[in-house]
Amino acid sequence: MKGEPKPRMAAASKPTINDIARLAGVSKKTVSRVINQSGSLNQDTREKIEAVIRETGYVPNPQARALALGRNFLIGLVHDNPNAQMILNMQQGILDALRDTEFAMVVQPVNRSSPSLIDDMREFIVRQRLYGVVILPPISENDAVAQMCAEVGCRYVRMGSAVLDDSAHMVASNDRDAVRDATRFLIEQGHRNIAIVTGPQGFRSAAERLAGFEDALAEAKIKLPRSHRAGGEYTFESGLAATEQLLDISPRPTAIFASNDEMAAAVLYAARMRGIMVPDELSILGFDDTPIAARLWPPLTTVRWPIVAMGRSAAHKLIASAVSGIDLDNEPSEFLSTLVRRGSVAPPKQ
Amino acid sequence: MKGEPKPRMAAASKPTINDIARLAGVSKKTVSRVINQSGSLNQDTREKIEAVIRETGYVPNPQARALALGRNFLIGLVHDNPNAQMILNMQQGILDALRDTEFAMVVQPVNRSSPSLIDDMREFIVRQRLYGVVILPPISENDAVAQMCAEVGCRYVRMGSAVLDDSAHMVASNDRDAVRDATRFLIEQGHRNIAIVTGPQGFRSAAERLAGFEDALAEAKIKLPRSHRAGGEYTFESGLAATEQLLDISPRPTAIFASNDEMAAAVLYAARMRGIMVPDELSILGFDDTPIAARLWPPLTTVRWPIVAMGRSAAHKLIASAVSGIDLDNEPSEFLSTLVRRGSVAPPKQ
DNA sequence: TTGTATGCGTTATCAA
DNA sequence: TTGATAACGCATACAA
Repeated sequence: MKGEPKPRMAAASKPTINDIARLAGVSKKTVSRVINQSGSLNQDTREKIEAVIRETGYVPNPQARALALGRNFLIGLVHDNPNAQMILNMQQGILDALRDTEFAMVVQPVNRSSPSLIDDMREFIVRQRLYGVVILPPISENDAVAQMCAEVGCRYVRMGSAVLDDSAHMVASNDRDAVRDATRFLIEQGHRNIAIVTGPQGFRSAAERLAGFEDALAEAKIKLPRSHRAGGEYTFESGLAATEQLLDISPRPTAIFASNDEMAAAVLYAARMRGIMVPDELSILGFDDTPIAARLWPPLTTVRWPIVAMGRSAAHKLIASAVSGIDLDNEPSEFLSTLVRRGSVAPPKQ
Repeated sequence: MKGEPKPRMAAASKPTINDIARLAGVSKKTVSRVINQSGSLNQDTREKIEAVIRETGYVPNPQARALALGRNFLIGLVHDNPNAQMILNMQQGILDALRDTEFAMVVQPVNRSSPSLIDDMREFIVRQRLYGVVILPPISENDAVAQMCAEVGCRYVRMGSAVLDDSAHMVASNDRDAVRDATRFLIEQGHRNIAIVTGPQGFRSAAERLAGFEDALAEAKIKLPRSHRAGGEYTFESGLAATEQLLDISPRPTAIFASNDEMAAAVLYAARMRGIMVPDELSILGFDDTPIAARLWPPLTTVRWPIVAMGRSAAHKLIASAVSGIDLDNEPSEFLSTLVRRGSVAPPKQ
């Protein structure tokens, strides 16, 4: 019954583990061992097999492994809506980490306000048998999501603007510190009448950025009247509306911190519509350093966070157990943001 | 510490086809038939099985199907670099089409100038056993890529700025017509001294947009001196450099068409640096209608192409054979772009 | 150190 | 119209 499998090695069809075993004159299991670098095996046989693998260009079939292991070599990226550039940078970071591994990245947008959010995510994870998942804010701020991941046995890393989980499950920027520093810069430039366009309710990042802003003002003993806080939703349109309120204040603020660049662009736009000179009559500070920041006139002073590096680190945390060469101890959980000084901030001119 | 953590399956480990078969009192194959809506089977047994499936919340394991079918239910998105918003909109369109199907989307960036581009893509497709792949420009313009897909038996749809393939394998915008119309608008406004910042060599879209520009000028018997064509690379920086050349021309052009918004933003930026008023002294026309276009001051008049719809259509073409409810005859291959008139174009003021 | 037999969840081939 | 049974490619107890 030793019916030799027909050498139907059409150039198109990839070789299987059986082909390798046959060519190397060993059993499948032995080949499996060198693939998984597991178990102890003779140096000669290993080299022999490795040679055959190189020659044939054999690559293990991920689907078969997935079936056998009950787990896929897929990393999921779950996001809601945040800005396009952030998601794409995140993708780039993740893919950086996945390069030259057998992992691939699947992207899944979800609706954070849907009552079935948790179920949708579970469905996605379980169905695709994800190896791990990277969760972007604001969904990452939801502890129930993290718990669900743990329950279904899926690795996860949350990305956020503050440390919400232990180091193995978190990559965080420190928005509060970053905004504090940036606001200090505003104050150093001589501004005392400073307003803020906040981010949406329920976004941790919005709260962190507001807190950092308040920190700096409190340090300098500058009061923050209720009128100087206008609520935005991280969108251009909401930034426009918020700015209208702020520019009606008398005396008009000499500087506005917008909690993200999208809204900072709106502040600039609104100022232009009113003929207000930037930065002479109004300084503007943003957050994110999206591409738009450098393309506006004047270019935007803003806070840059290392999102690509964070994405890379997140993926590393997820796949470390399956890929050699990743030193988890060197994989940070906290990332520092930096102030990028451009033209939109200057001392106030009275 | 590289021990494989055991997949601690959630308490409610998902039912398999065997469970369904047992509960319904039929064979696996019969269950398989209702899942795949294939073959002819008794109405009663079908309903019986469907009821069991509903009750148990059974979902077929995609990995097992992938193994058995030799093909995964994954749609790949292959892109090089184009702008972030375009890729993300494309993703959105594809995911729209994939919603409520068993398909997922995996994203793969590649390097178009790598000598191993074809091999890299083949590796990706074959390894993941992709069901189909959406290829973005400029890679999509490479016929060898399409041929490789056909060779490995992977469905593909190319996205591009002109029809390069048959309707089943192509979603195309019509950049030439769109730019011709947009340039006509410039001419109608009274401009005769018009310059262009072109896109990179070898990009079909760049050639198409230039051709449309030339069409309109020729119609109006306006000459296009060599000096009025500055070469860009679709990047902000290249746009800056190109604009410097153009603004040195005497008499200075009263209008500039930039082959994408990124470079149009650069034209505006360069004009501001020189204190040139837009649109009074210089009209600017862009292409893409990326978010930045509406956020600049003045907001950019530009050409919008329906990229989300194109992504949706591309995915539909790929999965039509596996998903019911897609009418391929209604799935267009050519998409019309429209001119979005905003503030950056006005009649020239002498 | 290596091999055998079996399972993973599904589809495909035949026969009933 | 249905059902045994054999793939699909790999991993893992358990032997040898």
